Amino acid sequence: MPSHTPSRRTGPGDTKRRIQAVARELFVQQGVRDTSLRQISERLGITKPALYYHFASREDLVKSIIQPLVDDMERFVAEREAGDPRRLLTDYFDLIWRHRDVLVMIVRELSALAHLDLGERMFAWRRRLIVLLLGPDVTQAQHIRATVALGGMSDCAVEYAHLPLDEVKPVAVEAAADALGLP
Amino acid sequence: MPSHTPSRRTGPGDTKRRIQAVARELFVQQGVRDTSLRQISERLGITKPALYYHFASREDLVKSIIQPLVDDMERFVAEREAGDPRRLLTDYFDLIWRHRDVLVMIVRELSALAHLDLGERMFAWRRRLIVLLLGPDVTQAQHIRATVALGGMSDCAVEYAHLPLDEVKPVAVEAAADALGLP
DNA sequence: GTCTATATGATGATAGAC
DNA sequence: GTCTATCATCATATAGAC
Repeated sequence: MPSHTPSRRTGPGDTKRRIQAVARELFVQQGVRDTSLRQISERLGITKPALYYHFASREDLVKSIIQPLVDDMERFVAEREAGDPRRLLTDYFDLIWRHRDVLVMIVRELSALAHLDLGERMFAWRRRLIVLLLGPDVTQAQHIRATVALGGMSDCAVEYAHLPLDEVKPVAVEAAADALGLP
Repeated sequence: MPSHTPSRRTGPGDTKRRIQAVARELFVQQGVRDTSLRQISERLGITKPALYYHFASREDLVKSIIQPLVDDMERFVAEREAGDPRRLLTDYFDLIWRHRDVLVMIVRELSALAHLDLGERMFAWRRRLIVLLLGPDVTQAQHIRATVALGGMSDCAVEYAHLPLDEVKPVAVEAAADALGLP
């Protein structure tokens, strides 16, 4: 079997990803704080110290699970330019939908992840989104309306995570647009 | 000083309330999970075992902090009858605003409170609210719109907790009504 | 009602052999 | 890369004196 064959289940250098997969599943299911390294290692059939070969600390493992969402979000708010608000809401919904499992994990456990400054970062992302949606000079009322819109969409991505995207996104985006007061 | 005088700062039988006050503050500030009984007792100037005279367990203390919100919510969804949706949204906003500090605490730490079944209970409350808002036969689209409305209002009570109620409530309720598609 | 002292049990992490 | 063995730390909770 040639070396580029991807058909084998696991291969050399793959343990790191297997650890991350198991960790993500447990973190999402039962919370970051309630998942111990013992539990993760047991499910993988290895011992606890073995984890430390792949990750410097438990912290490090947690961060590596969250990083993709953070990167995607940072890129989104950095590269976007002001434009059609409905389009922005749609693309933003796609983004949170893509990461909805990790999003649930983060939202349900903000205090356990406080050291990662996630609360403040999410705040900053939202402020930036509001500027992209409504321009730099927003009234307080517009800000509140935008909070209903964006917060409501997040709730949908979480609450209807099991439904098909096509059934949720259009309605959620329209509701958000109405909350925003878009024509 | 007559015995009915309420002017003394603390009195006999008052320790239980003082414990709850300190606990609530610490729970809200730094999370339930990150607050130890040691920390609570130290701030009160008593020892850890003393707490166990007033509460059977740590669990018991946590529950006693959350109970007022739970009771208020249960009563709200139980006693209400279907009626003017805008009025319902307004009264509901008052309710979550009244308990916004504990609400933040709960939402940021749902997984740490998983054993209290709060996730499922909040779900049930929301389902009941949606029936009160839109009647028993709601389409999926209406359900999604209602989720944006109610979830968005909750976000506002949390995010603008420091502002005066009068500046937040009218706008948040109007945005929610628009998300719902109310005329 | 509050104290001292202690039981008990997790957890994250490290040392060093293979 | 993974193991065995172990450490230090911190938590909730209890026993029993005052």
